[in-house]
Amino acid sequence: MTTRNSWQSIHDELRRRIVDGIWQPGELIPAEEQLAAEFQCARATVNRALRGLADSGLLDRRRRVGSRVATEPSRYATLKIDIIRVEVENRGAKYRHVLTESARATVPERIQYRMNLKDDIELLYICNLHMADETPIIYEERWLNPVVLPGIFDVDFSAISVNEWLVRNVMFTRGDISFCAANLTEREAQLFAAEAGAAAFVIERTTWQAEQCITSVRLLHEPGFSMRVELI
Amino acid sequence: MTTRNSWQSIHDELRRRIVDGIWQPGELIPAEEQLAAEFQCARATVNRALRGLADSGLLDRRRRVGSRVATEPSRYATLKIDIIRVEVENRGAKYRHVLTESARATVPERIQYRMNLKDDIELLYICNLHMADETPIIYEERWLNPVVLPGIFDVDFSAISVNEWLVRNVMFTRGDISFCAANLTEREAQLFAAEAGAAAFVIERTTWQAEQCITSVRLLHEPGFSMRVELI
DNA sequence: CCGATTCATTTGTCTATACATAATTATAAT
DNA sequence: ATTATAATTATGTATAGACAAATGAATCGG
Repeated sequence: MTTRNSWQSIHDELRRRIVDGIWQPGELIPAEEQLAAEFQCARATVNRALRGLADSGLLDRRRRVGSRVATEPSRYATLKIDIIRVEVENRGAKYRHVLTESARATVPERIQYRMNLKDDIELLYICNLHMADETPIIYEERWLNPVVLPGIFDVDFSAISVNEWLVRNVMFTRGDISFCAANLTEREAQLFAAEAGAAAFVIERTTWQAEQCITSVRLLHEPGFSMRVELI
Repeated sequence: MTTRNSWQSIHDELRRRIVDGIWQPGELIPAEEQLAAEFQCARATVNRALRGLADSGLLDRRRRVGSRVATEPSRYATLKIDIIRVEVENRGAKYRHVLTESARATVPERIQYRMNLKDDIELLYICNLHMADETPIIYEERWLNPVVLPGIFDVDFSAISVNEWLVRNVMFTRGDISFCAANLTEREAQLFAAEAGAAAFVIERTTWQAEQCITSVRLLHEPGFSMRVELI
């Protein structure tokens, strides 16, 4: 008898029973009370373990009903959004970025809609080319809202990357990411020394502070780039 | 004084203090005891709230030291991997899939490497075209390992989609996903009634049970497709 | 037979207390 | 001065007991 009645060990044991098929999908597992009796621990401890399993999508729990093994287990992939510099340095390459554009500009309609801007205010438009070991890997096109970012026009973004400055200076309350693919334009292709029309992986990210949009960015990755994520 | 001493409300209030900059990045916030006194609740309740904030990357917590506001808050995007049918039906469209290929075959070297297969065993190779309201949205190319999936050769995959069958019949212990972009081949373009060379969003997923690979799949999305995820 | 009401059951959460664990700080030993 | 040891302290977790909330099942009225 191990008698390690920790919520971790209970979590692992119950998880084992599910993945080994001892408890089939759709099946109702014993109630918290019963499990607490089996593992000789308090109900709260079992609750902690079951909550973990429910969080990872292995169980569906309902009051008065019980916990059943998920029939359609949702799988979640959690991707960590790092600063590009950190990402590059983590894989042992030398990071450098080049500021290719920096200007006040009125936004195109598509961006205005995405950022939910009412007036025709001027935003800061910034483009950067990010490089790993002098090879261009990401072309960044970004719109910044000076209303939420006072003093943004005075920052020297050739020294610090915009993303890094933002992460250190403002905290966003919500945001969304889109992933898609795009054919490189003639001009974009030149940046990567690639063929026009080549398929490139694109991330579009928009972040908000309360109801105000902070920034919207389009990250165009080098053709052939692949983003890998571990599944839980 | 609100006196709503639920872990949720405490979580939200503390989160507010962080995003509003009342507690600056790097700053040590009051200890659990003190917060419990402030909110007039048990320490366990504060602990629950703080744990949530730490999980979402807003706090760094260390024993004997305390909880400090994260200086480089990692942003995590959690994406839910649904069965394609569910995804389609959730956005109110009619789902249908067509089995375009189903054969025993030896794997190409690239796939053999990815699935970590030692011998030249025959796998089941299956291709499906998934449609929403009769419009092709995803072309699925899949390799299945009969060693881990006994009886796989006898399943009628025109009735049930492979993904759905898998999700209901085997549980995987780990997996990985890659996102990338690809130019459509002539043949692929025909499936989507698109131009050859158009950029398409691609998801490649490989799943494992212990050390054995269950399946590896390539999901080629229609040109123009965009996958949207809420940021935490 | 149908709808409204009550009851019972299971999970969700809170409390107070206790001890475990990690890690810094203070103290003692060499 | 340096190293080993002990004290301190904040978080991590376990427990028993209590009540809240959700909801399936039983009951009752018509």
